[in-house]
Amino acid sequence: MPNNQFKRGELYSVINGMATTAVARRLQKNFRNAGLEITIEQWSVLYHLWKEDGLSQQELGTRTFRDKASITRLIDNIEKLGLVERIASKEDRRVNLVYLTDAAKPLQEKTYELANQTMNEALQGISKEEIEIVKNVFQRVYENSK
Amino acid sequence: MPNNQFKRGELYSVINGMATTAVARRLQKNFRNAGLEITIEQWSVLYHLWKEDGLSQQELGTRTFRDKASITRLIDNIEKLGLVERIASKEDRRVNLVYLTDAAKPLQEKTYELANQTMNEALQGISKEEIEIVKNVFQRVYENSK
DNA sequence: GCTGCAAAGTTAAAGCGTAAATATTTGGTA
DNA sequence: TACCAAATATTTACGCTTTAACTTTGCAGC
Repeated sequence: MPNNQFKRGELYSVINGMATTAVARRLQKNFRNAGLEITIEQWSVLYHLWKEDGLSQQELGTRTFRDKASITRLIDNIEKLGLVERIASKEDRRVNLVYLTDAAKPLQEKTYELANQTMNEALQGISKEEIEIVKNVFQRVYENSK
Repeated sequence: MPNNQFKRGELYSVINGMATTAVARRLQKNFRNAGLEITIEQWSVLYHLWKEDGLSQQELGTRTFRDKASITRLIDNIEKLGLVERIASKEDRRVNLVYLTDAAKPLQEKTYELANQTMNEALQGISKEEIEIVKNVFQRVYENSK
């Protein structure tokens, strides 16, 4: 096995992302246990809208690393829940701007709290230095692979 | 924001696992460009069968971090491709043992090669020490969250 | 004003993940 | 032997992702 920086046995878990999968599952479970009927994918869209409301679907796709078709479906479902609404842009009629409704407001604090709690549990015993290294490596892997 | 080991702005990309997602997408693309008509999920099952043939579906689920229902359908699809077959266990009639067919053999070397190449590209410029730290952190996050 | 191309969004099909319900088989226990 | 709980696998329903094809709209160049 010449010229490899890693052993084959390590391949799978890296690609699978089992750790991030486990965290995501845990967060989903915590949402459900708290009576929140949203998926973490839907939450990731709301998360960006809470930071900046009225983004286009295209922009939401960029910020959440998603395909535009995937965003279409996600917005469909979030709209059915009554948490956002599409409003056609007046500048460019191809564009839908996505706005939070009043019904979405109460979710913000609660979901932030659950997400923080979930991440604190996940990162228990891990130092700030280690987290910095992981973030840095992730960023470079992403750049190498995108 | 008391008692948090991370800032909220960092939350999303960690949970989303954008780096591992990008690697997986890249590997899928490399498979397709090489004319391989299998998904990376199917490949992850084959990967474990190449290491040890004749595993039960239950065991495959454990090794690939998958739900048993998910395994059922994955095996369905891989079986349709003619790459594996289910054979009922003689010891325990509840159990299906999954065996590779001759058609799966040619895939092994080619997919290993593509996976190695993809990972080498993804990990370009990242040191062995950093990889060790990331693996170690992943393991602990997984233990904390499972 | 056309023409042609690019961008934003939608739709359909296929694959995967998860949860809940179900069937079958097994093994232990009264 | 009869019963009951656990284990293995399947099925169904719902949600997400990706690909490809398509529609509508905007724009640049002639």
